[in-house]
Amino acid sequence: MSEKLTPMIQSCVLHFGEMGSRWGINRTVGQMYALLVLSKEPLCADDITEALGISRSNTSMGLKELMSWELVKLQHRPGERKEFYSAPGDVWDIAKILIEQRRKREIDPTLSTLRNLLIETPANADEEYAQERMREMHELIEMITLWTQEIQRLDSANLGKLLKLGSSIGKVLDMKDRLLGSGKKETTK
Amino acid sequence: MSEKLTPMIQSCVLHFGEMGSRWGINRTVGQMYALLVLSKEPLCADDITEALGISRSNTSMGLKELMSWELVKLQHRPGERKEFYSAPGDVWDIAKILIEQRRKREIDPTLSTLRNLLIETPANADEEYAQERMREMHELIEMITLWTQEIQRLDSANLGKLLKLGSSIGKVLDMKDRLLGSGKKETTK
DNA sequence: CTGTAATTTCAGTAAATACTGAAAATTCAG
DNA sequence: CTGAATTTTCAGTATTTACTGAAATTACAG
Repeated sequence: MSEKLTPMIQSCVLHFGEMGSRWGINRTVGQMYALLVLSKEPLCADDITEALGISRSNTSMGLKELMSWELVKLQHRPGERKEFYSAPGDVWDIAKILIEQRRKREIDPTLSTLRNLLIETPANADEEYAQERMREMHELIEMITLWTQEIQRLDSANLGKLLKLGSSIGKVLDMKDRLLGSGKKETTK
Repeated sequence: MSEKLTPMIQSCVLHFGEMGSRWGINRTVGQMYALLVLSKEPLCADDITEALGISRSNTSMGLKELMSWELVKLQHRPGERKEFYSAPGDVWDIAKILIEQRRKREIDPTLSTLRNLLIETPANADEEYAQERMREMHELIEMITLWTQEIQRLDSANLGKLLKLGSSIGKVLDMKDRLLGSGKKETTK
């Protein structure tokens, strides 16, 4: 991290690099992305290389990674060979891409693995128990995925509306419960 | 991974080790946890050591890690020195712990970092733009955190009820919209 | 208490991951 | 087309992360 970044932007870039690394994303790639998100104008590979003080080839690999996640868009300027990169202008769009990509890469394969194990016939009591846990996992993950997909349908504007409702989700769930659900006890603690 | 695991359980353990490593959790620790979750009876460190074919000290460190995440409970048997470990019996409880821990460890510090950067006075147009993006990030993360906290209040039984509703969350949100929201357009796409 | 069974610690090492520089490949302005 | 600008690749290296074995510590049955 050598050149040109103001302390404010540098702090943010460093923090998200750190966060990335805790969530299984290469630290430098995390920094690159933070930089792109915080930058109004698209950046070229050299901009990033210089801003983060890394090698040009590292930048190239990181950008490739970000492209494979579809987190970054490529742009050309007329009459210039150089390529410029930019992040979506809306953070909710970014979140949606992240969720979607992780679903494709990790969640779906996990569900598939679990399903394959669940169709096997348990060889003994241990496997029977294990399968029961796997069934619960599968169910939970599938449910969370469904929820997530519903929520992802929201656009940024409507998300904002929900935001303003603050923590009234509990009420919404209660409402749903009363209108659709069976007559069980409480829905929110 | 040497001894005693049936192919079915081994597949699952390996898969979750892999998943762990993609989400920033040590592969071996992931395997250890899968093993504990799939096991009806509590396991002692030697059981894990043997099942995964790792060193006793590695097991000790992994267990320490799992304890620090509060994902695992320690038990003693009367008249025995040995310590036994078990995972919560309900996968939703596990998910809640994971969410809560990641919030404490990563989300809260991120929100705090963002807030600190947001109270600074931007030094130029670039910083002004960057701050705007940070504001959006903060808002989004905070909102997701709030939602998550609400949903976490659900107990397993009520979660199950929601599950049965399947993907009708869209309807629920629409309902909320009609009942609480302003008269804007659509809520779900 | 004491001895031993068990756990933890940690320095050293192994393995995995990330990064670099140089060379090859690509792209497009001229 | 051509060649200079730019990007990509990749073998080698550096860094980080994970793991081990041996020694130290702890805990408790007797």
